[in-house]
Amino acid sequence: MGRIVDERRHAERREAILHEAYRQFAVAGYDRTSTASICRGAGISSGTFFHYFPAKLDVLVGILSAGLQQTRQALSRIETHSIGLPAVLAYAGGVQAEMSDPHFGGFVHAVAGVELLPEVATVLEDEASLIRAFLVRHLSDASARSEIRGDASPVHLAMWTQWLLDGAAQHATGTTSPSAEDDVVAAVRALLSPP
Amino acid sequence: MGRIVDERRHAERREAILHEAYRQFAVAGYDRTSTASICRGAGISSGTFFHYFPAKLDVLVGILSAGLQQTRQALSRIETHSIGLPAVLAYAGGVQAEMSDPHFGGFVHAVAGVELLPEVATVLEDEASLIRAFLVRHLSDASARSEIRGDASPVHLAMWTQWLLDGAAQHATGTTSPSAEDDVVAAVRALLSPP
DNA sequence: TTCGCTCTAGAGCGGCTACTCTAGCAAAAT
DNA sequence: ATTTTGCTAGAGTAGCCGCTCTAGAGCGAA
Repeated sequence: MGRIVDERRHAERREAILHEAYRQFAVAGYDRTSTASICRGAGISSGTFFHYFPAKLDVLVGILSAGLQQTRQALSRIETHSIGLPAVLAYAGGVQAEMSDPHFGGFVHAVAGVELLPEVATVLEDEASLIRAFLVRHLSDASARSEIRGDASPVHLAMWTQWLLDGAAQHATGTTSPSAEDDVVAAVRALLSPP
Repeated sequence: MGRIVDERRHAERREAILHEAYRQFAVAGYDRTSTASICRGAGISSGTFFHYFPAKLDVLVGILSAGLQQTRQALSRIETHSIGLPAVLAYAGGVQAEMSDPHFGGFVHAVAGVELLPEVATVLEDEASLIRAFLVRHLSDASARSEIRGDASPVHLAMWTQWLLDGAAQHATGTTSPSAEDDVVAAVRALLSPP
């Protein structure tokens, strides 16, 4: 009996669907993107689409889960060579780098529109709390060694940093102007720098 | 000939539809809210709904236009008694106050999901540039009198402030904890305070 | 009253959507 | 060679959606 025919091909197809869906969600939003349109863009039939994903929502969840895993890796990679303020700024730099993707801003908006669906909310909360823990950990460290302002608690500063980064992500346009390359990092530094 | 039968009643009905739509958009998002559901919630028929608004999208635009006008009034009211940093912080306080509305955060998400529809984008850009101009004006003033940090241009600081406020708005939950009352103001103050 | 108009209700409709079903093909296992 | 199974295509379907249409009630003007 023919079990898993070609694992490589399977993974590639799956990823192709995810990628095309990402693009279209970013351009038109989740609800306004039809499964038929994703199929057209990916050059497959609806039969194939629903063979790889049981429902449209699972495609979005798949994209977000991949993003979560990527974030996890990025944070642990940062922690192998940085702690305290440099670690926080390194993460901010990573967000800034993501923003140069021309579809990033659109996708952020698309996700915001369906953030209250439980399956979406779960993944996003996981990612948010992961980042939050990272920030609190390193801001506490930074505070202890007086790298940052001491007139606000690390928990507050972590929250404010997340606000700033989320707001910046929402405004991402994908235009990589040379001076804007470190705007986000500069903003975070300004927010955290001691008075 | 019977022209406008009852202007009061007309305005009240219209506002009732807007209010119910605002509530439902905040809870379920724009695309996932049906006109039938709005009608049910407002206690009217679809005939009435489409008598007051030519299309569903016009309800959203109506809500956003009302918000734009409200923002305009708020900003000019602030400018009658404040300039410079106090004016900026007064605006931040206004945003913080808005966030106590239990539906505010949900509505922000709902709008983000359809921000790329041209009619929506127009209103939002109008509001964003209005706020931007206000911030640049008063941050320039504040910078001149050394109320704020001088290591970043007023234009940059205005952008960062908008990022911060937008990010905060996105995280609004409607819970009015006493200590969170001035968190947004504190964050803006931290961002702008001289190093 | 009798027009003329606004406002309201609600049945109805065309169109689109997510998803299903069936049939066939390719290839691995027997 | 035959069977089994993964994979793919694409027609088909039930249901929902935004919106229209019609009929009439309410009200002001002549």
